[in-house]
Amino acid sequence: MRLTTKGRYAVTAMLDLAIHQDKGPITLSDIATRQGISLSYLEQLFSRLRKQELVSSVRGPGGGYTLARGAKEIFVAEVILAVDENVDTTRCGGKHNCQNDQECLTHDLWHDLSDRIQDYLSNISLGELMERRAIKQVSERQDHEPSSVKADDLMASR
Amino acid sequence: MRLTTKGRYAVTAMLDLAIHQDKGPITLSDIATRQGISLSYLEQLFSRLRKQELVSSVRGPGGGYTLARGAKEIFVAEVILAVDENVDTTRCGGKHNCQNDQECLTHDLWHDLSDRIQDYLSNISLGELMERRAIKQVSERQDHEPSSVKADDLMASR
DNA sequence: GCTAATGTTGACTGAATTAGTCAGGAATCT
DNA sequence: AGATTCCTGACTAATTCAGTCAACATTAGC
Repeated sequence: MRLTTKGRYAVTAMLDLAIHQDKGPITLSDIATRQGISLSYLEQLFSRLRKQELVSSVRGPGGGYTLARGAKEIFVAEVILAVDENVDTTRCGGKHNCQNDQECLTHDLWHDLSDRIQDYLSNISLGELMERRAIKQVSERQDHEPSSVKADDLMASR
Repeated sequence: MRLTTKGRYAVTAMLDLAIHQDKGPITLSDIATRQGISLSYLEQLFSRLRKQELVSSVRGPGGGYTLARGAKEIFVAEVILAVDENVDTTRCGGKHNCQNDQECLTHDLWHDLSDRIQDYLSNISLGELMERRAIKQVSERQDHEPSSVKADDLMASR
């Protein structure tokens, strides 16, 4: 399980799709201009998203992409795994004959962690992310004053 | 917050260190041979881990690295952030003047998710990962029969 | 049927990152 | 002094990222 800019582009694009799909099929050019992602790069990403049956496409004028399922049935982990080709991360690959015990010890530990991250992301749906956004907007409206505390603060404090 | 092979190497190496540190300072060559990571690459990684004060070093013969704190006080997120230089992931950077609303909408959504992942990894310590390993080993010993169900199965089903 | 709009595919490319090499130097133990 | 180890920086090949470009397929509307 990797978490790269490529996966972020894919999740961002899927969220854009989830938000706007009530207006019928959404073209990639729309997403490209809204999200500042190049059209051709989106084409690459959506080619994979389509093969994993996360989106479905409609050709011709008025066409575009829609989510293949409801936003609440599409999970972040699926989107990321669809675009990140799964280079096998373990040095010992699938073979369990590195029985030297010490050899595979921490590989295994990392593996546990990787599974946990994947489990975590497998339980966050696009729909849930959208709802959180809605809640956040309401609470910000209630605050009324332009807060100087930005959402970025956590990330910046590295 | 990114999750790349680089971060995985760092976490793996730190886990190796946590497991073996009762034997005094551990050399990078030990970790290199045990984990199959090149020595020089480890040197790069540990240079950063040291600057972030996650490990401390002892020079000279018998020297090596030890954890700067207890294994339970070092969290996975710290290790990953130490080696991944924090390229700012947002296209609009820090500027909030893309007030076009639509523009920054999903950027913000992604940001929420990214924060949540970081929170999650900020609560998993090296010590906890080691404990889990111990628990797992005990339960496997109790099973006694060589199970054909491997830990990798979740990852493989992508 | 023609044309324009859109998806589909594949080949190609520059830039960045990853992963590693190499060489030298500094500290410390025996 | 000599061996061991950390420490640093310059360098490099391979891979991935992000994007370009071109050609083609499908469909809606005229």
